[in-house]
Amino acid sequence: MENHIKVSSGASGIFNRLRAAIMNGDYVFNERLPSERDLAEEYSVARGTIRAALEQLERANMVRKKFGSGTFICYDSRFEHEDIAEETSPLELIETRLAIEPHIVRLVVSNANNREIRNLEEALANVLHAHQEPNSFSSADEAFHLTLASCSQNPLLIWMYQRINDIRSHTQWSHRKHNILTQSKIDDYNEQHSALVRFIIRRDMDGAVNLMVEHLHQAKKDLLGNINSL
Amino acid sequence: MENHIKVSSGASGIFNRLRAAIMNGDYVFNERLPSERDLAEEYSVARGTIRAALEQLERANMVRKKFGSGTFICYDSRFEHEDIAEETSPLELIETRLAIEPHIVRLVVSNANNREIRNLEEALANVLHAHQEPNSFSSADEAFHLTLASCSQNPLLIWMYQRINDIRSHTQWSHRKHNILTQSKIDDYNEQHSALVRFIIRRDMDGAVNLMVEHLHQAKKDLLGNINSL
DNA sequence: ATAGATTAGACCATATTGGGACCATATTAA
DNA sequence: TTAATATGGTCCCAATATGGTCTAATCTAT
Repeated sequence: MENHIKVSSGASGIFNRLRAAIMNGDYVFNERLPSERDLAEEYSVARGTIRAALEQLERANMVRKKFGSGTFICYDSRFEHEDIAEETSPLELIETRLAIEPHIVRLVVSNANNREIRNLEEALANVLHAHQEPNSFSSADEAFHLTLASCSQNPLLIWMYQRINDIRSHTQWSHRKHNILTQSKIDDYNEQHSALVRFIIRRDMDGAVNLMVEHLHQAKKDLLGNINSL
Repeated sequence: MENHIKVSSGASGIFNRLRAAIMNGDYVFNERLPSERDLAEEYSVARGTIRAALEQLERANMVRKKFGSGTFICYDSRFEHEDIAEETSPLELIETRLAIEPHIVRLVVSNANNREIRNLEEALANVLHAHQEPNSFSSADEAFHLTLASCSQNPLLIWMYQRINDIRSHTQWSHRKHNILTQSKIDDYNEQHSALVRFIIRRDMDGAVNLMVEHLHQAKKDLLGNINSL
């Protein structure tokens, strides 16, 4: 009517305003909201309307209610990432790869067909061929592991590994690559790449999984050694 | 037809303007639109014209009407450019969780401090308390597993689990929940949740990891059984 | 002139809201 | 420990808001 500012009415409007306040940081993690009666007075609506809005917030996992105690924020603005690549350290990246790549290997050993095996062999040939120069090796290594993920035939896992590669290729620590990727390290990694493909072709589940774990553990150790040596 | 330059007149014009507003984010997911009478006044048009436009929006699956309540947005801009949620099957989602959650448990057993243990216990209390109703259990279950991920203190893993929860809460297969989440299943899952937290508090790495694997394998089995029974 | 679209208004069925009361639980003060 | 207070959970009823439906008049393009 007279007010031209767009404010949704009813419980849905209260929900939006409270959600905005929470995401804006007006209320922080684990803080208690004003009581339902106080909120009703503050927003000039009935308590039932406030309760309906709080139930929406609860369904959105932004608050939780405690009988007899109050309503508490369980939305952590610290997890609101603007750019995940900026906030991820090399160690955390390796740790995440350690979570998903061994399982990818399991799926590949179980499910890969001949066509995918050929793709994997081609990616292996590329990464073996790129052993001369850290940058080209790093690029071929990313492609090899992504090909491995593709062989899982799981679009969500593939998508997640694409995000991992996005972060891997981020410039944040690319300058460290030259400290880590010495010629002997590249040769070590490539021996593991070759062995991994052999295990997969033989459908040796335990061998392949253990090798991937070892591969990533070595990358982690190399990274830590490099950090400590700085 | 009527005018070759201005295609936005009449009901289809209102439809276009409302659709643009929704896709522009002026109205967000689950928000209630102004009432038909208010929209009629806002656009200086009769209520019947607004109703015709809203019927087009409903056919386009952008809004849904609720008798006596209002017209609500059911267009989620979060998935506007994210086809990953659309092309991920429930089975592939479980498979991905099977990849990352056991490792999350490893990190939590290794690194969780007392404050995080308390958060986990609260999330456990919530999911135990929400055992009555499939929807609230499902929501509390998502929050519990996300809390677990947050205890890993790895922003990338947390971010990835948030993406998993985005897909879990996607409406694609939410109607199956009621077929799967029987009372006894919920109780089974919650016993595993309780046992998992106990293992974590005791810092029993193998127990916790094996339980998580078992937990997800059961969810996978339940899902497969449900699909086969359809 | 005709057919379709739009307008304007009235009424119905349902859902939400307002406002209050009381209960069950948790926290705090004595 | 006990009593008082604060808080969320539940129920009630009347008032209001909302979408659903219908009718008749008016406008518009062909």
